[in-house]
Amino acid sequence: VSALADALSAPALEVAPRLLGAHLTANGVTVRLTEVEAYEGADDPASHAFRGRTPRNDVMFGPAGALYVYFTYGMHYCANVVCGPEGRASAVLLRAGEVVDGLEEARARRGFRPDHDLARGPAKLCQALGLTLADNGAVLDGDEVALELPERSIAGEAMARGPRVGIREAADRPWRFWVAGERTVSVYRPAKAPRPQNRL
DNA sequence: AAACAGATCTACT
DNA sequence: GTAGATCTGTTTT
Repeated sequence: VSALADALSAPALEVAPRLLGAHLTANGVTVRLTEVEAYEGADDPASHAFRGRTPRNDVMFGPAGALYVYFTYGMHYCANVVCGPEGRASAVLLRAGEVVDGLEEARARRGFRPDHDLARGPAKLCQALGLTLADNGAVLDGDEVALELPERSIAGEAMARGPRVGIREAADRPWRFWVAGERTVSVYRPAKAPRPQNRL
């Protein structure tokens, strides 16, 4: 299969930092990824796949190299790159990016905000790229959505790392990666109040 | 058929 | 920096 699918066949925790600097193209807009988060499957209480396979998270259980898009808060979409290895439902959430092509299109979709805010946040990124549930399961082969890995990985001082945003479970795992000093990186938000005790 | 829950965003101070 | 809207898709009975 393709070199891309091969590179994505590793666990999400390994793939995530390598996606920094990658270019994602969809619907006439290209972003350079500046912030991502790794979600492992059964081992990760914060993952949608933690409680097993359902119609919603089905794509995560499939082969690496597909797009997992989910819907949340009644109005937002967020996109992940499905990783491997086979049989493991791991994925990388695309949290933010810098629009490097299709600026006009992105501005129009986002309502003419400052450019660094066009794709600052997972739902904003999807909106800028025009991604919706219709793109769930799309393969990143270039037909509708294309992913191009960077020639050189972001590494060393250029890469920062910390806890993931907005989750209540496993909030201590430093599985969020971003390009240091980037204005397009979304602001950190701690999770909401802990879950109430289970009822009887 | 009903209840749930939300990997967020915008607005506002 | 913080509050709260928001309302559909998803899951469970």
